[in-house]
Amino acid sequence: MPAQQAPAGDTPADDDKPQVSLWERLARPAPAPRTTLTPQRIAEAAVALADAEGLDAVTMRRLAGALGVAPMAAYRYVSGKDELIELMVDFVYGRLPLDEPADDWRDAMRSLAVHLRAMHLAHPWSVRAATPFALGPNQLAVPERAFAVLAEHGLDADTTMAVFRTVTGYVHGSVAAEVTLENLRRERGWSDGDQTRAGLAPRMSWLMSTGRYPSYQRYLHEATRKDDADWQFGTGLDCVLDGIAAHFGI
Amino acid sequence: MPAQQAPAGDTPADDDKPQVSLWERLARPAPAPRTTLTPQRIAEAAVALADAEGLDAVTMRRLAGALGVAPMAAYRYVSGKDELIELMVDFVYGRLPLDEPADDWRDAMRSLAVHLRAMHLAHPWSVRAATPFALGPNQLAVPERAFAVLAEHGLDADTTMAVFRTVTGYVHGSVAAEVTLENLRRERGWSDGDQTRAGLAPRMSWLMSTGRYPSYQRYLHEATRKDDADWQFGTGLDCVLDGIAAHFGI
DNA sequence: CCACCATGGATACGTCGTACACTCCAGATA
DNA sequence: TATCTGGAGTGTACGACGTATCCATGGTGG
Repeated sequence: MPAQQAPAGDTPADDDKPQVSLWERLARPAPAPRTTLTPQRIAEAAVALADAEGLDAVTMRRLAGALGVAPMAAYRYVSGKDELIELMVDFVYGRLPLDEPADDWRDAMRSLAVHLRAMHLAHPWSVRAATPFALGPNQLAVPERAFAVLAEHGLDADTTMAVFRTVTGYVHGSVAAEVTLENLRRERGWSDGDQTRAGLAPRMSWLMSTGRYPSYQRYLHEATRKDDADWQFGTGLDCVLDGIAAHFGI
Repeated sequence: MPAQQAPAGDTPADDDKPQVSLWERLARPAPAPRTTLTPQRIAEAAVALADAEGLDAVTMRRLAGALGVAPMAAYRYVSGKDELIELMVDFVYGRLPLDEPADDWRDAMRSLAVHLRAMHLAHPWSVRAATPFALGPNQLAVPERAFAVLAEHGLDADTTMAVFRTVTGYVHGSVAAEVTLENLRRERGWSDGDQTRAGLAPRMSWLMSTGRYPSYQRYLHEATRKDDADWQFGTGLDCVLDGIAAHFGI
C-alpha cells in the first residue's frame, strides 16, 4: 500500500497523518479527556482474546465485540490489523521485569532469556507475532537493558550486538519449537507427553517403517528427558552463554 | 480441528482416510497414471508463488490459477491450507544437501546450520511457515543427519537432542530476525542498509528523543558491522558451537 | 464393452479486513 | 446562553478468502 499521496492541491500544514508512527501518536498528551476506547484497553482486550483462543481468534469484529463497540471503532487508534498486533506484542513486552539487579553480564543475560521465554510461554501467540527488532518502546527496552550491562565489560558495539543477537536468537527459536508443540497438544487435547506420543504414534510409526531414520529411532527409544522442556532450554542456554564467555573472553 | 478421533471401535481395514497422514498418502504407488495435478506440481507452484510474492499471496485460488485448474482442485491432494503449507515446507527441506562429508561433529553441525540458513533466506516465507519439529519426511531427515553424526561421539540420547535443539534453535531465531528485516526492506523498497536507516529515521529519532535508550543510541553511533549479516550469524554460530564443545567436552 | 470411481469443475456460504460516509456530543467561542 | 466545530464511535458495503457440497467426465479393470 503506497500510502496514497494526496493529489498535490492538499494544503501543506495539516497533512501530518501518514508520517507519524503509532508510538509517537500514543505518547502525545491525553488528547481527549473522555473516551471509552483507549490504546491500553484495546491492547488488553486483544491480548486477553489471543491468550484465551489464539491469535486467529483476534478479529477486528470479535475485538470490537469484547470492547462493546462497533466493528470499526478501533481503527481510530490503529491503522489496521498489523498495527493492532504490534500493539499487542509491545503490550506484553511491557510486562517484562527488566530492572532486576544482576551480579554480572552472565546473570543478566540469563535472566533476560528466562524472562523472555516465560513471556512467550504465557502468551504463545507472541512468538509468531513478534518480529524480532520491532521498534516498539517496550521491545526496544530489551536490547537497551542488555547493552547497558554488556557495555561495562569493554565489548565494542558490534560484539555487544552479536552477543545480544546470539542469545535472543537462541531464545526465540527455542521457544518457537516449544510453543509449536504446545499448541499442537492443546488443540488435539493431549495433556502430557505420553498422550502426545500416543497421538503421534500412527504418523511416527509409518515414518519409522520407511527405515530412513535409524538414528532418530534410536533417540526415541533411549531418551529419558523428552518431556523436560525446562532442562532442554536451560542446557542450551548454558551452552550459548559458555560459548559467548569463551569466544570473547569475558 | 480436533482430528475427529474415530469412536474407539476403529474398524481395522477400510477406515483409513482420517488417520492417514499427508506423507503416507503421498507415498502410495502412483495411484493414477494420468493426472494433470500432482503433489509435486502443487508444491512447486505454491513455492514459486510464495518465493515471488510472499506467503500471503499463496491463496487456494491463485494457486489454482497458476496451475491452470479450478479453485477447489488441489483439495483432492491436500486436506486444507495447513497441509498445503506443510507440503511447501517439506518441499524446500527436500532441497537441503545433507550428505556432505564432514570431518567431525563441529563441521557437520556448522554445515547444517549454514545450509538451513541459506534455505530460509532463499525462501523467506519458510521461516514463518516452518513449525520446528514438524514431521515431514524431509524435515525429519535433518535431525536424522545430526543424530547420526553426534552419536559417534558417545553422547547419550538426551544430550544429542539438546545439542541439536540448541543449534537449530539459534539458527531459526537468528534467521527469523534477518528475514523480518529483509521483508521490511523489500516491501518498502529500500535496497541497502543506508536506505533502510534513512527510512526508519523518523521513527528512530522519535524513540531516541525519549531518552529511554542511551545504550542503544550509543550502539547506533559506534557499530560498524550493522549490515554484515553473514558475520553476525557466523559469530553467533561459533559461540554456540564453542559452548557446546566446552559444555559437553567434545 | 461397460460400469465405476477418481479427477477436476461449478456454485455457494460464512467470515475476514477495511473503505467510506454518517451521527452525535463535548468544549471552545461568541 | 446559543452556536460552531472536530473528533469519537456507527452503519453499511465490498471484495477476497477458505472450503463444503454436488456434479460432469473420461480412463481403466472386469
